[in-house]
Amino acid sequence: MPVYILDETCPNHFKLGSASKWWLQQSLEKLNVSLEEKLHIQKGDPLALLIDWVKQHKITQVVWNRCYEPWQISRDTKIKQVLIDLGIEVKSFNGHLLWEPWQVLKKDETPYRVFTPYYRKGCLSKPAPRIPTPKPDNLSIQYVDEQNHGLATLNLMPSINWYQQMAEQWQPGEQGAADRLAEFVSQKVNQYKAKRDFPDLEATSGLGAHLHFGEISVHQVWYSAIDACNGNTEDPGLDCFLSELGWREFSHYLLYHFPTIPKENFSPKFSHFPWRKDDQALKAWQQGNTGIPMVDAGMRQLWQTGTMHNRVRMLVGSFLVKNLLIDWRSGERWFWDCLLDADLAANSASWQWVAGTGADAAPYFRIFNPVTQGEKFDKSGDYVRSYCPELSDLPDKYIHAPWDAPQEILNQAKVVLGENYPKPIVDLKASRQRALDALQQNKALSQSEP
DNA sequence: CCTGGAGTTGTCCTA
DNA sequence: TTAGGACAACTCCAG
Repeated sequence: MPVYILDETCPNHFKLGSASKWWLQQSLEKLNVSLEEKLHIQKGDPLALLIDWVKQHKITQVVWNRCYEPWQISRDTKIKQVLIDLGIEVKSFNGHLLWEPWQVLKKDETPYRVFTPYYRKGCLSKPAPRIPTPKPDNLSIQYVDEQNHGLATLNLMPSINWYQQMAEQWQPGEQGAADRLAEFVSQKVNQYKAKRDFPDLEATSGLGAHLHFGEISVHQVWYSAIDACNGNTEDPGLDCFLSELGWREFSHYLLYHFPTIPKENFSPKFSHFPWRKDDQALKAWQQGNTGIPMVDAGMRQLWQTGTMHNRVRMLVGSFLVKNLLIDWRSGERWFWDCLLDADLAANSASWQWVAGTGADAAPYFRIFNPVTQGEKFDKSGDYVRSYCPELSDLPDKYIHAPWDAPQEILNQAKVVLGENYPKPIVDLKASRQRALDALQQNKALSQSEP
């Protein structure tokens, strides 16, 4: 009797974002079909619902794959205990991570805080991850009609159809995940290291959301990639891709061992950092109207497609936190709502990384210059042009810094700064200096504290 | 127990 | 034009 429960006891902060809801709707539709339309879907309190079902249907065994978010761990621990007390056999499995977070520790038994030793020494020296097992030949699925309140009762779909472009680009569900993996390992993994940083290429796996929703396991991804390279883990593309899976793992590891990272700075030095409150600037950033083409292209890609290329995520994050001096948590919340692959562990750890507040984080002086980044990683301007069409007639030379273009060039390209494309909301050089000063000051202050 | 090298993702200035 | 160094501070671990 397969069940899906949308947990209504979930604390508000961790409830699904809008984009995630759309994905989940599609995903559950597909899962239901593959289970002969016998998936029981309900919302409510998982503990109460499970007790109900167990009693009504004389169920003797309950099984699930483990969830690793702190609030889920305490919930599931309690459910497990209550069910055991009722005489039920309960089994939980690892379907989500290559290595259990509690099994990877330093010699002194404390958790790693730096990625490379965590991954190379902590993970890779452990026994290899388990090999995926195929679907059982015979599944006998029980279906109890009156219990199935159905997908519609979850109210996942938004009232406005803003997801059209997402629907064209993504295929949620197990088949979509398998297709994407097959395409990636057969055509892209070898070139991954060379091409993954260019946002106008589709050189990344795009598996984030599929992994997050459990439509494919990280074990399948790990071994398919290795198999596609004939087991040659020296292959630079493969090595680079596996280490990215390592970063996914590290995020979950950090969240497990440091459960406050979704809300609090990992590094206490930042606890009194003077973040600026600037709703106008935050809104301009969210809507892709900062006047900085790479930033705007990224933020518009996020809004329109539910995703953003990794290179651009770093750069828009750096811009919000450093050039605008806005608290990383504002960025984290926006990504949480907009990203189809929104994941508490990855989102928290990555925002703290880019802000410099996190584990093994970017040093404070590393401030991305979105113009330089554009010239390096979007040389042709194709990426900017696809999301900022009002700039498309600008020559490559000025596509990343239209404010530097001579008036004549702007006229020819029909770009009127301040009218059909914004003037930059901050001066890049001055705001960079302001960030360096603020961070310098914070360092001095936090050192003088007891 | 101590020490020294290395550590995802950058930028700017100077020689 | 381009390469190298400065920009911190801390974690991890091999020797």
